Amino acid sequence: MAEYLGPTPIATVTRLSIYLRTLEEAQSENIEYISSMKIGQRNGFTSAQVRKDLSCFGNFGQKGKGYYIPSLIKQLRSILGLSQKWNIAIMGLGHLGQAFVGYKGFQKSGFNIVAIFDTDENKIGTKYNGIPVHHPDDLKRIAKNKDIQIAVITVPSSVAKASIQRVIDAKIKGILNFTDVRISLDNEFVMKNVNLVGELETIAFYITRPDWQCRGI
Amino acid sequence: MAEYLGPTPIATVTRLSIYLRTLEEAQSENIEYISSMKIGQRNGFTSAQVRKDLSCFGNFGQKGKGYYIPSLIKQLRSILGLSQKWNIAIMGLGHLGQAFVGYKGFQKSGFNIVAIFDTDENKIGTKYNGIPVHHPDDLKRIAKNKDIQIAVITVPSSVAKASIQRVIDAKIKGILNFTDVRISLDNEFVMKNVNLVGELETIAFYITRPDWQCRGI
DNA sequence: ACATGTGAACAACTTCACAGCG
DNA sequence: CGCTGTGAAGTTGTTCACATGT
Repeated sequence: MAEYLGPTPIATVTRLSIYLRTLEEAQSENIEYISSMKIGQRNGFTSAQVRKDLSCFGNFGQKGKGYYIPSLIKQLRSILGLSQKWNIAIMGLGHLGQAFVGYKGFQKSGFNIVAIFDTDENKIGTKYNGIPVHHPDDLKRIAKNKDIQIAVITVPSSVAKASIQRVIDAKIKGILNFTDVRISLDNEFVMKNVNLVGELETIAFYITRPDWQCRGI
Repeated sequence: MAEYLGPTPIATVTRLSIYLRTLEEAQSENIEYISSMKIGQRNGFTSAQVRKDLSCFGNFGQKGKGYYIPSLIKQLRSILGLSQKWNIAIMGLGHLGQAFVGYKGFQKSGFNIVAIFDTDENKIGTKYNGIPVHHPDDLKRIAKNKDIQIAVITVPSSVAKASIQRVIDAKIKGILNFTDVRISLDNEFVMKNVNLVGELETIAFYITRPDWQCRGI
């Protein structure tokens, strides 16, 4: 029943990721079946929420038993697009870019960093962690060559707009943006913004106001 | 009119951060007044959204003119809790921890990294970027000494639970968690989870399904 | 005329509650 | 009986539209 059932809330997709991680954890504990209740409990969601989310994509459960973990993992990986490999470019080899390149957690989910772009003449032509560093001018060519589908923007804010524009020109469809520059894009592109200062500010807000109800954080 | 007006949606708080950045940008362009429409346009929100968000905290605008930027910046900084300094601990000096310590963007908003905790014997007792590295066993003492209010969890997932527990024991109220471990806490604590793999998975989902409506990303 | 602030209308998301099935 | 899948109900969040004030 994996037909189109209307737009999926972004929140659902985010939770799907979380469920997948929970299932992998449960699997490593040699559990075979898991109920929506258990999945919810491990993450602080209601069981109905879990069932509704999963039901957007099919009937994966067995009544009276729960979800068969190996099969649901396979399904979720397929839904999230993880049955294929993803080639990623890092724009900007500052500290954050370096953290990305060094982080081992991506490969497990099929995300491979295949190219780094930076304007620093001393870095261009060298490799960082085995990944070649290029000048941003070469993005278009290399993106095509290496079939890059996602770009991670970790350049300084001052040059972020230009960097994002290059990514768009290179027809890279997915963008994970760590700068505080925000632009609206054509529908064919998918951009997610992660704002680290903003995260801290949100925390600061809720700490300074313990009286304030803190909903859905 | 900064009384309690019911729970503030987390989304509103997140947008407040964004507005603040927009205002600072506008200020650097020597603009004096800005309308809700302009603030919205720069970020892809409706003008009504901007007004509603701001109206949760007071009547800051002038009818017919818009918002006086210097004053609104001051108000937003106060609302977000940025009139005070925040002392931050980094738990885990891996790549991501190093990226945090090296990132200059925090100080501007009053966030100061004052201590690093790591179990690596070679790092303990040294300084990284001028910040001392301690053993996690010392967290409680140092948190009290240095008045640490927020901890950033950048340890490997395998030790994340223990690391978060130490933070809680040290009565550090704000937690920014970059691991994929999720736990529910007492109300007095504020935890935000940032899952980098999850962000990429969400992007992968929407790229693989261009037919799918992509709402609110 | 212009732009805010806000009740009312609308849309989206979550939870409830139960039918249905193993 | 237990647990899924799902319409219906309830809740939360967003947009509309206009009264109000400059």
